[in-house]
Parts: sequence; C-alpha cells; structure tokens
Amino acid sequence: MFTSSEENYLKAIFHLSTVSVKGISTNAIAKKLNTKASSVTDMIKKLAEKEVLVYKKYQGVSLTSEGRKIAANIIRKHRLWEVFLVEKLNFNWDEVHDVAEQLEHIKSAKLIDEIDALLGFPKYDPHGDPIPDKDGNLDQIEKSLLSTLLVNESGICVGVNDSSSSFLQFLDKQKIALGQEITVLEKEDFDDSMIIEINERQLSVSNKIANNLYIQKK
Amino acid sequence: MFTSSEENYLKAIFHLSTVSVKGISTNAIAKKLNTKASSVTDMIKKLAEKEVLVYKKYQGVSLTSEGRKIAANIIRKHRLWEVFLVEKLNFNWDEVHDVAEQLEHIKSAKLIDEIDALLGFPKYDPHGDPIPDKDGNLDQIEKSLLSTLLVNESGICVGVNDSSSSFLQFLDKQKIALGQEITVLEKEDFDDSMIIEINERQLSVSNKIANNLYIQKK
DNA sequence: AATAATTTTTAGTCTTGTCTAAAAATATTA
DNA sequence: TAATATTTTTAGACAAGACTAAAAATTATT
Repeated sequence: MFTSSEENYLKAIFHLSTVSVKGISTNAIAKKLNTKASSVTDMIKKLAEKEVLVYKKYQGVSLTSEGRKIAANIIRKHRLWEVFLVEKLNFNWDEVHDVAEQLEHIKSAKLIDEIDALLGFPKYDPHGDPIPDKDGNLDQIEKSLLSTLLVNESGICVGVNDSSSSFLQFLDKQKIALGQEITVLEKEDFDDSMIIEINERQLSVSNKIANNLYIQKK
Repeated sequence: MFTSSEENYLKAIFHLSTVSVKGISTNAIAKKLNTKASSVTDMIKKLAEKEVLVYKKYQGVSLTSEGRKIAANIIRKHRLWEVFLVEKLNFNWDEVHDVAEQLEHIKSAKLIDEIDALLGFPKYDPHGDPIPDKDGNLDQIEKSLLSTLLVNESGICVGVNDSSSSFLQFLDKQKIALGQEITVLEKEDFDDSMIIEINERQLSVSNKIANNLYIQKK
C-alpha cells in the first residue's frame, strides 16, 4: 500500500516520463510537486526500496513497470472522478481538479469500478485527456497544438495543454469547447497570433492560447 | 481547517457525547479510536487550543458548539456517502463503512451538496441513522431496541445498533431489512431470546440480536 | 583542463501523530 | 481514612514527510 504522498510522487514522475524519455531529474520532480530537491531525494530512496522506480545517485529516476502501473491507476482514478464530477454533479471543467486530487487517493477497487460503470466506461476526461484502462494502458490519439497548424488547415478541438482554471474559464468565455471544429484562416508573423474560424465565428487567438489547445487534424 | 485525524477525534467525541452526557473520558476516546490514552491527551490539548472542545485536566472533555457543528458535518458527509454507495454504486449496506470513512474527509462543500441533491436529500443512511442537516441538526426518531418490546407489541424495523458487517450479513441472510414490520410473539426468560413474526415468517432471535435492532413502535 | 555554476545528496532540524514507561491525580475498597 | 487500583498526564522516543544549509558530484564555461 502507498501513502498519498508516495502516490503523488509516482504520478508526477509518470507525467514527466511522458515528456522526457531520459531519467527524470530530482529538480524536475521538485518543481512539479512544489517541494525541495532534498525532499525528493528522500522520497526517491524510499520508492526505490519499494521497487516502483530505479534510482542511481545523481542519475535521476525511471519507473519500473510496477511503478508505471500504480501511477497509471492513480491517473485513471483522477480522470474518472473528473468525469463523474462534470457528468453527474454539475461541476464545470475548471472546478474539478482540486477535488479529483483528493478523490484519487481513496482506496477501494469496487468504488472506482462502479464509478467507471456508472459513467459508461468513458475514454477521455473533461479536458480531453485519455483515461488509462485497468492495466494502465492509455491510448494516445493523434493530436497537434493549434499553434502548429498551417493556414487553411482545420481539425477538431480535442484537448487542452494547460488545465488551469483561468485558461479553462477563458475558453468558456470565448465559447471554445472540446469537439468543435477549428480552421486556421490567418497567421500573424509578428506575434504568432492567428485568426481562426470556430462555430461560424472568426476569432483572433494569441500564441499562448494556440500553444495550449490540442487539435485533431482532419 | 482540520486534519483527518482531528476530524476523527471530533467525530468520536460527538458519538460518545450522545451516549453519556458527562465529560467524555480520555480512556473512552482511546478505546473508540483504537489508540492510547496518552495520544488522546495530546490531541485533546490541540483541539482545546482550537476551541472546538473544552478540556480541564483529569476532567474529560466536551465539545463546544463549534466542535459539535464540525463533528456533525463529518457525520453528515459519512452518511451521505453511504447512501450514495448503496443507491448509486450497488454497494451492500455491509460494505460501505470503510469507504465512507475515507470519503468523509474530502474537502469540498460543493461536492457534498451535489451528492445530497443527487440522492434527493435523504434523511437516513442505509443503517437507519439520521443524516444531520447543514447546520448540524439531526432529528431523533422514537426508536426502541427490539429487546425492550413486550409480547404482542409490534413495530417497524428502523435501524441497527451494531453496524459490523457480520451482523448486517446475518440480517441479510435472515431476510430482515429496514422498513419491515416485526411482532413479538414470545419471550423466553431463560436466555432472553424471543420469537418474532416478520414477513409472515416466524423466527427465533437471540438476545444479542434483539439488542442490536431498533424498532419504531406503532 | 581548470574553474565556475548548477544539481544532487547528506546531515541535521521540525511538525504531526503516534507510542511506551513512569509519574501524578483521582477513584475505589478494605 | 489509609492503602490500593485505575485513570490521566508527562516525558521522551519514533516514523513520515518536509525543510535549510552545507558538502559532494556533475555539467558548463572560459
């Protein structure tokens, strides 16, 4: 059994592993978890002891397959709870993160299986992130940042990179939602902003926005 | 904000307060929480500091109205989660306690309000215990232990005293459920067992059983 | 390659919540 | 009421998880 703290480390390392393929550095973990490098070193040793990750001094860490499975399971719980909160309890997609962060640590296999069934075995969470299956596999769909699309290319909005509530609320305000079609009409070299068409409207979006919206090209 | 541990102490003291009216003893709390008296003394001091209970050395403790409110709120969450697990997630009434014990500590006002609404604002949990309202008030219905009924008296089964899964499973096996009518047909002086009628069946129940079933007399 | 800068680890401290053992207070009994 | 038993508190220790400050290792720079 793992503590909430241990689970949070595993989750953070799992997320970092999907970005960089190399050993995950102490500092990167510390930054992700808003903690200090020395705390990370302590915890890493403990987790290496439990054989959920491999650690060699000064070389960073990588998860074992056991560690990956545990991490994926926590992410599975987090994302299923997010779907539950939005679908069944009238939460907005910008309100779910903190609560899911707590709920993901509840220990009960039956609980999460039943939530999964109640929701009809969803494949994606409210932010478009895939929900790992019970074995820890998660299917990666082909998606590109809006900022990488060329003029006249179009696709479906399938996810967000940044899930901060300020960004999500901005999208709500602009009536940009997952599932909608987006076409790039113009790109501005000067500030890398672009003009897009969405819902029969034209909209100018900054580079920062375009760098945080995932599109499935068609 | 209170830690899970602090919340558990408050809840335990609240429960003990409903039984005895006097100051709650250190030992009683220790027994209830499966901990040691010395640990209780430490925690009690901390909670007195936070003004959720009144403590005088060697005199036991009693909750302040603030403390009562917090405790009732945790019990509210616990019982609402139990209803949710049974009503929405196919849990049996003997499976809910441990999970609710975890879920009751989740911090989110919206979460529990929405669960409450989803369930249609239930007044009782699956074991017949009343659910406190948001202000911490809980209505006490008139109920008597089955063992106190006289021959020929009858009433509705409205709750259990012991909610251990072994007792609850026993009731399931005997097809005794909340809401059913029970009539006392005979009482046996020798071992204080009784013969009851329930669901058009006659059943002999031991004194231990009769001491753990609540009846609302009619 | 030597020095400087950065990262990582170690050593020691702190807090929370627990424990054991002993001391102090209260309660019980002869 | 004096002796005994029980309860409660204190004192000191421990584990988990975090921190700071300093040492050690690695990486970058001149």
